[in-house]
Formats: sequence, C-alpha cells, structure tokens
Amino acid sequence: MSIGLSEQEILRREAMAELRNLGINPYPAEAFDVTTNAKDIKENYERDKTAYKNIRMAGRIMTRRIMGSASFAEIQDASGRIQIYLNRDEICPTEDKTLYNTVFKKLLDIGDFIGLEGYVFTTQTGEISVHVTNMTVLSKSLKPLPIVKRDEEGNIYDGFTDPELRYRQRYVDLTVNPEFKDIFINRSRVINTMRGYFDSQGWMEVETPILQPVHGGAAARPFKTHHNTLDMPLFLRIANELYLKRLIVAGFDGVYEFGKMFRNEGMDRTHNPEFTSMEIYVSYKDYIWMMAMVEECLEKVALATNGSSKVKVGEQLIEFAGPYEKLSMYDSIKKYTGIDVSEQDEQGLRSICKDLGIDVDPSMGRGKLIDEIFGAKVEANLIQPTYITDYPIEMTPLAKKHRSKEGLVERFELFVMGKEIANAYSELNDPIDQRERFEDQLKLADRGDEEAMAMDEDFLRALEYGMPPTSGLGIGIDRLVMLMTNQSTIQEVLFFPQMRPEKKAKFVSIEDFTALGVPAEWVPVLQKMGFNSPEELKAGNPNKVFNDLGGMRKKLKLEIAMPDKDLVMTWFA
RNA sequence: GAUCUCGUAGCUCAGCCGGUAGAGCAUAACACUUUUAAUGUUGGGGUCCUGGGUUCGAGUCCCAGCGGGAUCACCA
Repeated sequence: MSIGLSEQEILRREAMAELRNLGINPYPAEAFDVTTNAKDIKENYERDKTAYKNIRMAGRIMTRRIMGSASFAEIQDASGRIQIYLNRDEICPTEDKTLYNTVFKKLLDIGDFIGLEGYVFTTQTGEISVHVTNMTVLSKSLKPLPIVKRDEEGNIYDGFTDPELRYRQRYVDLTVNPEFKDIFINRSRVINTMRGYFDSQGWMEVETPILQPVHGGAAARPFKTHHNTLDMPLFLRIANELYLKRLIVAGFDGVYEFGKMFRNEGMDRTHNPEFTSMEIYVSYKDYIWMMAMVEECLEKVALATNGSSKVKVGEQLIEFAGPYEKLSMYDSIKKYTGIDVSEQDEQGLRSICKDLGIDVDPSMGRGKLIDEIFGAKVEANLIQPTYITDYPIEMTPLAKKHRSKEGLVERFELFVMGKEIANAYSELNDPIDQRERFEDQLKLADRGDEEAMAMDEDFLRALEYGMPPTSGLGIGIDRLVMLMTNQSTIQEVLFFPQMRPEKKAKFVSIEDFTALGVPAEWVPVLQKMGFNSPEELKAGNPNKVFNDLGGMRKKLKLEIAMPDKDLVMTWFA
C-alpha cells in the first residue's frame, strides 16, 4: 500500500534500489557481532584506551555532518549515542571511493542501521568518538524519522512532542526521545524488585485464567467475548482474586501474580482499559502483618528505581520507608470534616452528604455513601503514604469481619499523592458469611448498583472445603510506576496505551484500477493525484487526467512509459 | 458523557481585516579532511483533517463529522 509517498520516502526507496544495484543487500541476513556499545565506550575508554583499539558496534545513524572527504555522524544504539568519524581514503583505501562517496554520502540516511569497525579516539574538540575503518549496511530506513535537535546543554529544539504520534508510534517516540526509555526501564525494575522480594520470602508466582466464565473479585464492567468450540460466553478478567484464593485452599502458603486486568470503563490519565495489577495471598497472616510487608516492599522498590527511599513526585518528596501513617476510615472522615459518621444510619449519611454538597443517588447503600464522603473530602489530603483501615462491611464483600469493631471489616487501602495504590484484607474465609455477603451484593444489584459483585458458586464451594486464615493484597502496578517515575499520566508508563483506531486510509487494491486497463505502475500516480477509487477516477475529466499524468511523470521523474491518450480514454469508457 | 482547545511540508510551528501558503530543521545539488543545533550557496517539497454552508473568492468565517489534548463527571 504505497498511497501518497512523500518525496523523501520515494528518494529513500530509490536509494535502497541503488544499494541493491551496487551489490549491497539493504537487509542482510547475517549476524553482526558487536564488542561494545556507546555507553561502554564513553564510560570506560579514558580508563583503558588499549581495550578500544579494535571495536565493533552497531546502531542507527541519527545525525550527519558531511565535510567533503571526511564526515561525522552520530550513532545511536540501545545504550545511547556516540559520534563516529569517517574519512574517505581510510574506508576506501583503493581508487574505488564508492563506499564513501556513494554509499555513505548519498544512499544512507538518518535512521539507517549500520555496523562499524574501528577504534576509539578523542577529537580536537574533546569528544570521544569512533574512527571508522569499515562500515556495513544493516538495515535501510524507508521513512524519515522526526528530527530532534539538541545542543550541548541538552536543550531540545524541534521536539517530537505530539502525544498522539508519540503513543501511536511508540517505536518512533523512543527512537528520537530515548530519555523516555528510562520510564520503561524503571517499570521493569519495579516489577523485578517486587518479584525478587516475594521469591526470597518463598512465595510462588502463578498464572490464573484471563478468560473467566464468571467475572468476580471486583466490581467493574467487563469485556465480554465468546468461545466458539464451547459455544459459551467468556469474560476478560476484572480481577484474579478468587482464583488466587482457590490456590490458597489448594495448599500453597504464598501465591502472587502480576497480570493484566481488563475493565470496560472510562479512560483518562489514570485509567486504561487494560492495566497491570499484582495480587498476593499469604496464608496464616492478617492485614496488620500485610502493612509491614507493603512498607518493606515499597521501600525496596523506591531504592531500586530512585536510589533512595525518598522519591520526588510532582512538587512533593514522598517517603516510602515505613512505618506509614494509619488512620481508620471513620477517623479520617472525622479528621477532615469534623463529622463522626460511625453511628450514622443510611438516612443520616444522606443528609450529611447533602450538607457537604456531595451528589448521591437512591441506589447507594450505607457503605457506598461513606465511600462518597471519603472520596470527596479525605482522599486528596493523603499525600504521604497513608493506610486507611477498617472499612464499613457493606463496601467490602470479600474481607473478614473486624476482630473487635462491629460493622467493620479488616481492610486497608494505601494512599499516596491522593490516589489509592494498594488494597488489602484479612481475607474472608467463612463460607457461610461469604454466601451472605454475596447475597447482600445481589440485593444492591437489584437496587441498581451496577458494580455489585456476582455470586461465584465454585468459589463458595472452595471455601466450604476450607481456606486457612489469609491476608491478601492488590497493587496497581501502573500507578505505582507513575509514582516511582514521577509521571502524571498512565499513558506515559504504558508502551502502547489504548487509543481510538487511526482513521482508516481508503484502501483500494491495485487490481481495482488495473481492471479498468490502467497499467499497474501508473496506479500509485493516480492515487497520488487524489483518485482513491475507480469511481473517483471515472468522475474526472479524461483530458485533464491525461495531461496531469504527464505532469506527474515529469514532477516525480518517473522512468515509466507514458500511456497513450487512446488508452487513457478507455479508462473512462 | 460535558466544556474548552488544537489539526497547515517528513518534524516543530507561523499565517493579520477572507484575496490560491511561509520559516527553521530534514531533504536534493555543489563546495569543504576534526565537525558537533557544522557552515556557505542554490533548489524541490502542501488534498491547509474530512464533508457541507456563506462568499465573486475560504487555511482563515459558520455547521457537522473524525482524530488529539486539557479540565470536569464517571471509576472499590
């Protein structure tokens, strides 16, 4: 599909063909072994110059400065950029100067991958560079990369900044804005640090179904799909909690899973339809124990990503070393509104919401109303890591009743920068109580609460066989990575955030035109002239089309035979 | 879902009261053996997001659509 190639794209295709004519494969199959990379050279050359007298490296050409028979260029590999120096008579020691004059100066472009042999030296201006003695074309780039200019102070001049293009073409973004790679490197560190910590405790990483017949474990609208062979509906998981608990029933004493969850809900800078969560369940523990574990874990994550337990996020310096402040749900509301909601019934809560200017609707039960007050008045104040504990039972159908406080459950959520990043319970393992909680959820659903949880009979059966006392935790990995990398949008921590589909280019096959008698080599020309379908062509003026074909042939310097006028007229018959 | 805002060359952006489009980088040609936002000279490159409307005339004004961004709402 080569509709509307730009001038530069056409030139690059011609350069690619010319390379082939010279016997140079623009996409060679052979491996190109390297001995070093840009970062290694810059960091270690000064210390051990003898080690860099004969090196091999490979990467993309990112800038070129050609000065007659000598040239400088910058090569970018996975580790960074380094300047290279080429001298015509050194890379072409014989009379044949093709490799330099033609291949390097004419046929290579910014974005092409090349392999280099040479030695490291320091230029007169003091820049560590690679003096090239041999050069191999490794891959031709047919589309021009956006050019991002940087000066010595690192100021950026023509930045590639359009978020739409950056997210849709992340491969371009990370090529020309390599500093954004650090976010993803740190994302990997976050996950690996947590995994290493859990493994060192003896807990096991597991995988549970993503396609689920009942979407349980959380309250959210799911994505629905269909299995053909079984002829049954399936849902992409909104949570994996109930499966991990089944594994605790099965006799594992610590299981965890990093995985994608899918929720068919709104998108904004903290929500993507698919997101990564980590859930962990450890038997014979409770939520008090879990708080200490989270503190230890997050401190390790902060150290791994920022080199310190203190992380700068926006204008704040967040301290991830524990212990974190602990505040019960009721106390937090009292602290920030002065109102004691602990003894209020549903009616009392409704009037409090009204006084505070919080919108409510009739489907909301007592727990939901308290959550609304909390969300409106408390959440935004929780900047440093803070545990909110002991939630009303109505909000939390999977948590165990509080050991001493009537009407509450043993649950905490961890808030940082006003956002929830973790949620943990002493898990409910009483199968009779669990069934009643599910039934209460069904009543809420009858009142119109779309988020109420569904009954899962198989999960209840598992609990009836017996689950040991267990503490469970879920952490939103994307939001944690946002904190650890100081990013304010979820798109920046996802390689490929969800986007609306690109406007589909009107795709018409060459055959649609050749069926009219148009020679295949002229089809792209017609398309460039704006005729995207045979219908559009037929609506055109035959004489004008014939004249314009000649014009385009000249303009694009096409070396293809001009169709004669009688042939053109038959296209409109 | 609501409001505001943006969509012009490969990239970043100008474009006045409505008169058939400009710059820098990139690209092409020439020159140049240590440059580094290389430089100098000369060129080429545009469906001004799409479709309607007003007008003698629309990149510009109006309407609708598509796509992006921001804010808000929703979101255990």
